[in-house]
Amino acid sequence: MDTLFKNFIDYFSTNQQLTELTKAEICKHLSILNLDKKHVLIKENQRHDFAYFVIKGAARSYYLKDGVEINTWFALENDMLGSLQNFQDKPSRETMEVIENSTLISINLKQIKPLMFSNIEIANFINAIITDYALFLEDKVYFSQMMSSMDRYLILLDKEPELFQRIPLTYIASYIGISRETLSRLRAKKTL
Amino acid sequence: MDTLFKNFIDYFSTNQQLTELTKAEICKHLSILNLDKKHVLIKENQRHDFAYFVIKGAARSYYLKDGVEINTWFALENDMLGSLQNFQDKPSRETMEVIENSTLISINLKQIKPLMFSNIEIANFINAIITDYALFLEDKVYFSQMMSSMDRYLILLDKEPELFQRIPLTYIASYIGISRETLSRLRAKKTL
DNA sequence: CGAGGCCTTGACCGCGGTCAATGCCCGTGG
DNA sequence: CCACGGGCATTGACCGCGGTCAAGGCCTCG
Repeated sequence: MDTLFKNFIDYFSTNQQLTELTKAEICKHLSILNLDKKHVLIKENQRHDFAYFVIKGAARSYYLKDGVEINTWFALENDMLGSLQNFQDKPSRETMEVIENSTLISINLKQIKPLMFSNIEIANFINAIITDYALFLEDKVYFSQMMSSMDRYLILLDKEPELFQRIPLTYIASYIGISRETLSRLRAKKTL
Repeated sequence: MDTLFKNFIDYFSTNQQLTELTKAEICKHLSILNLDKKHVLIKENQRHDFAYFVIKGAARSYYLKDGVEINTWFALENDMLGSLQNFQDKPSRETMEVIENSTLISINLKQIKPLMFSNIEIANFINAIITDYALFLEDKVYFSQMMSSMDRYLILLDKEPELFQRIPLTYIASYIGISRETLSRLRAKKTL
């Protein structure tokens, strides 16, 4: 098995031991992609059969609000990127694109999904990914209501300092839920 | 099998056929509760082994922000109520309480969860519930960023008119993400 | 009849959005 | 090697949405 695939599989199988047979089965539906910055992976309002896992590089997910990009997620190394809507065979609400030259694993959802109903390990593997996502969304909702914009900035800075090295502040601002200008002012105020 | 249990099971098994054996297995970990208004089901910051499904009545989930209740979910008939954090064996961030005299199914998470790894139908049954929840959260995030407060009010009014008959506006306001007073003003403006 | 719960309305004000100008860094081409 | 342009961040001026505080109205229930 490709050692890169192994990383991905291990990452979402901390709650169960996968047999070699199952791992091999999953690998059949994975492949490696090398993509340049600005390559678009998933387009808004389109059905799409793949999700991705970042080996090296970075990607983002965003949608348009009145012509302005609102970023909803930045995937760095060992992060998943994909649309649950796509997994449900519905069109993605978001556009996803690579923002650094990157190496990704692509996961063929169309092929893997039916295996949930015949292979219990795969069912729980997928379940782990979805549960992870639900917990991420719960946090997102909670923090966006509970915290002031300054708090959200400071928490992100604390938990994901790498983002600030690699992602333009313009993108990060909309991720936190504020305008570019407001983020700039928060940063100025903080260092007083 | 109790016909009330059947409703619950059917509700989350539209994507697969469950054998009678599995249904019976699930039922072993369900029970019926009749509770009065104001009964607290789950307390903030506590571990808890149960999730709930509303047969008849209503319940809500909320947390405190600076001493003010922020409502995050209203469960009416055929809705789930519970904490994914609890399912992960962590303390719930939210308090959940019954707000009408209600009949609920309680689901013993501690007992059902391990079955995911031995019974594939149960794995997919639970997966359906979690996926449902993730999609709900996705919508919540999307609408809270994408829509103005007026839009959020109108959409909720359109999609869940029953809430407005059964839930105090004070609760609904924080669910939409605005103060009681602002909701009041939106309603006044709308009927001009 | 009085008290408490809930909703509404008014006055005030601060956070953060928009628009516009400026600064800074860096890559490209003359 | 320098000049120009584009991408990104910052700063200032302005203002509107929605939060807070406070008062008042209207049910319902004991």
